[in-house]
Amino acid sequence: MAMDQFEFYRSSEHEHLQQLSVDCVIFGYQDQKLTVLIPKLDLIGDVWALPGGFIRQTESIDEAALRILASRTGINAIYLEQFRVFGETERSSRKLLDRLLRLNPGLAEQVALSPEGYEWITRRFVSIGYYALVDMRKVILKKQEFDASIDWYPVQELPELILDHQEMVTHALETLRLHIDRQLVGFNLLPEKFTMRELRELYEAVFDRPFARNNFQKKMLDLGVLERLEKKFTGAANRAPFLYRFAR
Amino acid sequence: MAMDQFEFYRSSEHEHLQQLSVDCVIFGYQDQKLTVLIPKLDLIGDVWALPGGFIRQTESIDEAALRILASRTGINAIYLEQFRVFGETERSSRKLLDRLLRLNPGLAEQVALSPEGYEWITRRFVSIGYYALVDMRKVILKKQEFDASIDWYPVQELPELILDHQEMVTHALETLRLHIDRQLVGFNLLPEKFTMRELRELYEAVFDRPFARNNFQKKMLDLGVLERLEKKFTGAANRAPFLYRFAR
DNA sequence: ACAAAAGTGTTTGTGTTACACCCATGC
DNA sequence: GCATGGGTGTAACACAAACACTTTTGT
Repeated sequence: MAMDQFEFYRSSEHEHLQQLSVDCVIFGYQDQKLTVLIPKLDLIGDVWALPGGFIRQTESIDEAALRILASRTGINAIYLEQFRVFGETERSSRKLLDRLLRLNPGLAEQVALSPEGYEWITRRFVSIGYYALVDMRKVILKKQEFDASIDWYPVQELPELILDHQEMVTHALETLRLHIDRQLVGFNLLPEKFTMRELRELYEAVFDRPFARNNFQKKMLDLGVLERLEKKFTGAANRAPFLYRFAR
Repeated sequence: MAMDQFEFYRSSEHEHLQQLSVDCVIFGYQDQKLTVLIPKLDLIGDVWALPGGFIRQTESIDEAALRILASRTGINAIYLEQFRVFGETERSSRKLLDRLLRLNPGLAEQVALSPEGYEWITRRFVSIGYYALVDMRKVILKKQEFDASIDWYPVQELPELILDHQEMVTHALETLRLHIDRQLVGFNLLPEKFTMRELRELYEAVFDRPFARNNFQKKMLDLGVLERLEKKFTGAANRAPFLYRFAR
């Protein structure tokens, strides 16, 4: 988020809402692990921050979140939902920016940071938290202008995030756990066709606990939203599992 | 909310966050009905709006919501929780204000509305929705400067609200229904001591459906948070019910 | 004694958990 | 045949709904 503010400052000051931002917790799933997409800033100081940005005067907050998501992942149609607003008075990037300016001489010139820009950027910000579920295989990661890298991190092994971003991830995960059963939203994390085992392992990753194989299958099938397809022959020395798809 | 914006404009422009507001759905309970506190503006045009306001630079969003709540009800310690952000691009009071200025000649002078103030006030606003649960008996209703009245309306019989405030009430009620069981938050709507019947009737009002008397009692007592007190003798020709209190 | 409403117990059904068993597959 | 993992069935249990009955209170 912090560096996106630079980007913003260079655009028209009134193109966006002021002191209001959007931060996205983008969940992926791979190798039986729930992951979060986190860019690292191209600066000395090891700064990791959730993908975030500002809200244009001409777009709704949902559209802003979608745009931010698409700008990093190339994906547009996706499961995306707000989960909480973070509005403590101390939510400001002033300390962070001061540290970065100290560690990175020439940074102010590099980003054309004027005194007004400094004031603008270091004000208190209220941030709307969104979380998204994406199929990692469909994502084309795009570094933004100030990104050194952008990578998936297991949700239990995140780097040290700025401000209250760690708290945002925790809240997003809580909300995901509450909502995943309601509409079976988890399928957004999986490829179109998947086995029951893959679905179960996803749940185990999300809830960080095991589920009984047979009971899980019964529960999922009883929901009546899964469509059984052909079998998947992997060449392994065991019975071939069915593939499933979510029925609309 | 609309007239609070006037109030704001007359104060320092930078005392509050811009284009960001808080709107409160304040629930009460009386005569077996769930009610919502709604002020009516002292203007020609029949304008009802949820109690709302702005966020001072020096207070958190939660504190802002508490302040707004206290300013109308005199209550400070209360159950209060954000439930959703409303951020469509059309969220602006321009049409509403234009209509009010047409219907109320002299209004602009009355509120000292300058052209800059008009611009400021009719911009798009993002609003954070909070809902509160209060014991109506402890509330001392306070009209604000531009209130013609402030009253409790049954949630099913609300007057026509401005902008998307009706949608806010609907969302708040949904969230209340989801949360009332989690922590038994409903007790905020009742007096300190209450009978099982009163608790049940509250639930029936919130969910707009009947609950079986015996099963409801069993479920509530099994939660282990109710403390049974003395009996309540009403003088009615029937067995006296126990009074209960929520145990910390 | 009676009506009204509170309190409590019993049965039924449903869903969850735990355990067991059979089936398909490739070596 | 056998190891491996998938599919299904059943008993035990907990929870919720439906039904029934008893107790208290004032007239």
